[in-house]
Amino acid sequence: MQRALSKNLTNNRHGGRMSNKKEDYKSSQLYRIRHSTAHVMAEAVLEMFPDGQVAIGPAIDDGFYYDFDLPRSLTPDDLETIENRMKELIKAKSDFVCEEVSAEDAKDLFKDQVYKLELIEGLESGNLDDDGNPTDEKAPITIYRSGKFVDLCRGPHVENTSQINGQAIKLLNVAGAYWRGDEHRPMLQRIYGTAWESKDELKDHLWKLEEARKRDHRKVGKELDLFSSNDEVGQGLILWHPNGGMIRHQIERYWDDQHIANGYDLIYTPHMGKASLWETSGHLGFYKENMYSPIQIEDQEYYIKPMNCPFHLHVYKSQLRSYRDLPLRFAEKGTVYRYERSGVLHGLMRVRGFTQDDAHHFCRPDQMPDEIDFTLNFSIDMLRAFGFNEFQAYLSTKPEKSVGDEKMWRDAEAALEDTLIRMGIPYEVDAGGGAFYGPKIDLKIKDALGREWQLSTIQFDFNLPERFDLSYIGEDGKEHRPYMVHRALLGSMERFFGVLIEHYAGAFPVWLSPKQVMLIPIADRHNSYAHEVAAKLKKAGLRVSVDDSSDRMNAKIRNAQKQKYPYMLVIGDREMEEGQVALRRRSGENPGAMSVDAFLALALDEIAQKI
RNA sequence: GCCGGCGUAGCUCAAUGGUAGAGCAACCGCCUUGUAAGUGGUAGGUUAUGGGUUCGAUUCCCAUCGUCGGCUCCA
Repeated sequence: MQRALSKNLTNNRHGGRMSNKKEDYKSSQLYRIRHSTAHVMAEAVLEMFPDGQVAIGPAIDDGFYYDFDLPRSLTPDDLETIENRMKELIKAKSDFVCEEVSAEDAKDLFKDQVYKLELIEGLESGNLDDDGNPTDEKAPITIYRSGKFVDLCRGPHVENTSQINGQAIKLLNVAGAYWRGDEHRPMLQRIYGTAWESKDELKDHLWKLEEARKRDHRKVGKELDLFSSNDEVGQGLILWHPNGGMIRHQIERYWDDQHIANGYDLIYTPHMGKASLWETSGHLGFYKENMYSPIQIEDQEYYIKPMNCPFHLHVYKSQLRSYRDLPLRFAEKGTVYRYERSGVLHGLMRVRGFTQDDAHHFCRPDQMPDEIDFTLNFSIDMLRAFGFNEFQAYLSTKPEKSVGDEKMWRDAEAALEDTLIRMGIPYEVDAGGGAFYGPKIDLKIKDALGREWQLSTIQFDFNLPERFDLSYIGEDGKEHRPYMVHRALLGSMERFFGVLIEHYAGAFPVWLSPKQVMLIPIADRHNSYAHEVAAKLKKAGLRVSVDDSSDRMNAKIRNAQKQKYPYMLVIGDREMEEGQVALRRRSGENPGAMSVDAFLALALDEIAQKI
């Protein structure tokens, strides 16, 4: 089995349960439409700026873009003008005509287009394709003509612009993008657009964008008072407010319980360590650009930690380990700090200080397949508990430059793939995409809007056990090197929180809700009974508030709804007389009056079920 | 870091060379309410920060900080 799998990996043959959505998409009509729309856009842009330089313009997920070098910056008004012109060009019903040309002819045709000339040279020398990506095959040079526009392009395209629905395209935004993604090369202007087969699909897509905007964790985070960042504190450093803090506490409590129940030991390690530690680990060699400047303490340099691993390795090394002790699993919610360039910071999703839900497993080679199985299962179980049920895995294999012997890599890759197949998780192989120290699986979840987020990562490490000279005493009484797996399940508390916020649009399941119950007395005379009920519910462990303001009931309900309280309990004369509460749910559902005990039982049950 | 946009009251936004305004929130009243906004009043601003142009700058220019859309990178 393992040999077969290894062969699979070597040949990069994507069979079995491996997904090939990308290939399907690339051969679809929609892909052609988008790619062709990009050409139409380029034609419209060149009409506006006859001296403009065009770079590349591929179809991407949900749309397309095209990069231009233009004499001035584009404005939103320009986008509207361009879009309108595109619609006219589409109506002209131009054919897309493909021609194969010699390199000389191509160079002559694009003699004023410096980026195209560079691409042609890449094609000519046979190591770059027409998007400038490395390739092994020397592809023929093809051009596509449509209207007055000619582009160096491999295609495929629609046959005629009439196959593009002018009612189903929209230009979205302009952004800067480096030529070939290289920051040392010119900055171009990229126009993003979207294109669909029908007007309705466009509408759906725009609705989805709008919905994503509405549930943006930065917006919801402000509305629900979950977190903030602050000028004076610094970029990319998150302040967790009481509401966010309560959610994090619930997440961490569950996380701790699950880890303890599943054979982990919880450990705690410091926020910094001496320079020599990071030299031993190699971080000062290959990770220094992400680390902050050292702190001088009594003639010694210390670094704030960007990772937890070196500390965990020292916990392992703190005593002699027997093969009987393994596997060992050390877990820590470890807070790390990494330098990120200011332009990449983004809400909770990309920050400079964050807490990884980290762990390191140490095991014997023979335990490795089981250990991977366990880890992936545990990871999926954990994510399911938070309401994520769709997963996509990415398996990254041995890159050219790597440490560790061939057999270790083969075994590890096979174990990873084997587990993915056994668990029926769709996956893609990123051949050669692993870190130099070991292969890995990255798990992405799909959220309520179908967007993918990378959370879990399970990585082999053949490097650190070597560098720290880890060993255990085997059955044979000799020293052996353990395998080490580094894993994070939620990824980081910050990013996971951001994903959770967007997944639930702030309407967290009851067990996570920072506020669970709002009591709504209708008039002042109901206030004291409301406080009595609140005290009882609090005693049972619920997170309860009473709105005893002078607002009317309608306003109280509105406020509680906006704050996403899962339960609102209205209390008036009838309830007070009967010792009841009238339940209204966040969903708008209105089960009505019930005894306090009945409500309590209902709430505790839903909390236990994590719904 | 780079390209482009933005930064006005706690929040959402007006005002555009002539010394800043609304709604919500807050606070003080009145109302005592039955499933998403009852009502009157009060207070709240060195218009991100620092420089420049100008008789005069929130408005124009420069720099810094922050932020947004991307590039690159990643938990």
